[in-house]
Order: sequence, then structure tokens, then C-alpha cells
Amino acid sequence: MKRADASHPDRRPGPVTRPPAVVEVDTSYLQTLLGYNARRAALAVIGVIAPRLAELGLTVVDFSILCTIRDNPGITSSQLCSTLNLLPPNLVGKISAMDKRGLIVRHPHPLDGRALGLQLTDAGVELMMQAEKATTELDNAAAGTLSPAEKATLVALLKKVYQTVPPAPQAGRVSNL
Amino acid sequence: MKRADASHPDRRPGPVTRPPAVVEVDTSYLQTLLGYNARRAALAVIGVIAPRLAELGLTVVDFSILCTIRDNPGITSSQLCSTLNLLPPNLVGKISAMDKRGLIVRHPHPLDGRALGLQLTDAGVELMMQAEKATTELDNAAAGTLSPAEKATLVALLKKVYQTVPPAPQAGRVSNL
DNA sequence: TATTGTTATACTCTATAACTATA
DNA sequence: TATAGTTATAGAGTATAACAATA
Repeated sequence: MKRADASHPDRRPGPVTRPPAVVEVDTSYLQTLLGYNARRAALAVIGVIAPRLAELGLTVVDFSILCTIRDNPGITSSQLCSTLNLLPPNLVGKISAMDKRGLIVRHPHPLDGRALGLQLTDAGVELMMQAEKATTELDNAAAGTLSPAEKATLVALLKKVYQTVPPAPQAGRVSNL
Repeated sequence: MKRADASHPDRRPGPVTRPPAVVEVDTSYLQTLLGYNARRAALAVIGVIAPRLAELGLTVVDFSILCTIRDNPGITSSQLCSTLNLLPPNLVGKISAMDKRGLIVRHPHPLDGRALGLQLTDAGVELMMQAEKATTELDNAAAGTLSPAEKATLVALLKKVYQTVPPAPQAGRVSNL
């Protein structure tokens, strides 16, 4: 941390009760924390992707949901929740909106009368083609200065972290980043 | 993605309009994305740390703020905002609460009459000793199966990402993770 | 004219409790 | 008794606009 030059006027020995102005901010401790760095990186990458998805009327979570439905036709809301770490009450509105928007269809589950199987419509598939193209491009762009090998290493280490960390008490959720 | 065995009853050729039950969920595409993995990892690590900090009456952002004030006595709110990527209106209430709580003091800035220099009180320093100890321990615990070398690599790569990614249009903020 | 700190406010996200229908 | 889907709602986080005081 660098400071403005206060050596001329107010020079005093001992602890300074009114510190001089801060010129350069020291965040060295925070930068040792995995949590701090992971949060900052996640916000940076998502900050690049989110505006583009917003143009398609999607949030990043909407995108994850539609991706998962596309790759797992017939999946239930309950399975989506545990896969993406969402709470059921927060998924209901999204699924309902996607249905109204004609992106997905719900049909009776073949094995469980309580559940509904989810599937993309043709419109949903088409929207996801655009969304996936944009997301893949921007995600790579956000990895910017990382070599392909570095990005692969980074992704592998991140997976190791969240696939190892004990899921929080009830279901593994904790407010915002 | 594995499915329940539907080969006996409803066997039909061609595209399946009512897919059988999903048994194992495929998230292989999402797992290629840096944004997805960084977000999941950040939520997992913070999910371990946040409950412990909550016992001390702090959020993870409160902790980052107090850390930064401690390591940069005399820092202004404006500097905190740009350092931690916060919006001024959202910082005001936190600073005010920390002041009322006796964790920090605000005094006139030596060089700028509009600004206030921030500093921890003795109580603030004491609270931060506990908070930092807990955070360091839990952050390391969350890095769990990673070797020290792997954690160092991970942190370095994450820094490279968020220190490189172009700060979003106005100031670099984008809602939640 | 630009910036610091601030108020007010809207919007989104996250979380809990409770209900119904079915297993 | 437990689970899937749902409703309602509380609480936290995030964002914009606008203002006074000062640079």
C-alpha cells in the first residue's frame, strides 16, 4: 500500500491516529483466498456472458436449465434442482415462463405420477443453438490470456473443488456470491 | 445420460416424442465452461465460509471490506468501491452499520474535503482477528483435496482471468452469480 | 464540470414455510 | 411417511437516478 507523501507537515512518531491518504490499495491477503478469487473470476466471466444472453431473453441460470433439459430430455424439475443446485420454489417460475414462451413442453413422467418430464420444443432447440454458440465464444474470450492448456487446468481444478466440498447442511445453497 | 430401461413396453423406432425417465444427468457441455465451473466453485467455497462469518455478524462482503480497511487505514469509500467492485449506494449502509457497531471510525480525509478516511477501531481489529483465522482455515479446508501447489496454481489462474477480463461497460458489475 | 458520499427506490435473487397430490 | 411440484412471502443483493457538498 502506497501513501501520499505526508513527511513534510504532519510528521509524528508512534502510531498514527489519522493516517495519510491511501494511494495504492493493498489486497494481498484477500488474494490468497480461493473463495475471493473464485468469486471475482466467476463474476468477471459471467459479466461478459450475461449481457449477450440477456439479448436472447435468458439469464445464465436459464441457459444452464435449458442446456440440461436439451441434453437430458425427459428430466424432471426435481432432477434439475439437484443437478444445478437450485431450490424448487425458485425453479417453478422459470419453468412456467419457458413453457408459456414455447421453449419447453411438460408431459407426464413415465415412472412417477407426481413428476413431469421436460423437453425442449423446436423453438427451444433453435434458441439454444444461438445461445450456446454465443456462450461458448464469450466463455473462451473471457478465458482470454489463458492458453488452452491453462484453461483446461483451471476448469479441472475448479471441478475438483466444487465436486469435493461438502454440500452445505440442507442442500448446498448460500445466497449470493 | 443413462435412462430407465424402456426397451420392453413402449419400443418405437424414430424420434421419441415422450422420452423415458432420465437416470443419470449429463452436464458435460456445461462442465466445459469456465463461467459455470467458476460459479459453482465460488458458491461451494463461500457456502463453507459464509455460515461461520455469519456467527460473527459478517457477510463475506463485510469481511472483504473490513480486511481492506484494516490493510489500508485511511482508505475512502470510493476506493473501496473500485477495489472490491461495489456500487457506492450499496456500500453506504454497510459502512454506516459498521460505524454504529463500533468496528470502524470515519475521519476527514487529509487531501479531499469530500471524502472520509476509514480505519478499524480496536474492536474492529479484534473481530477481524477471529474472522481472518476462521476464513483462512475454512478457505483451506474448502480447497480440500487440492495440494498446496494445486491451490496456488488455481489461485494464480483465477487472478489472471479476472484481472484480464475487460471490466464491464460502466463499472464492471453484473447481478448475481 | 466532475467526483464523493448519500437517499430513495426498483428489481432480482435466495430462502423458508406450507399446501396438494402421489409414492 | 416421504417426495414432486407449487404458492406465498420474507429477506438479501444489485442496480439506476438524483441530490448536496466539494474539487
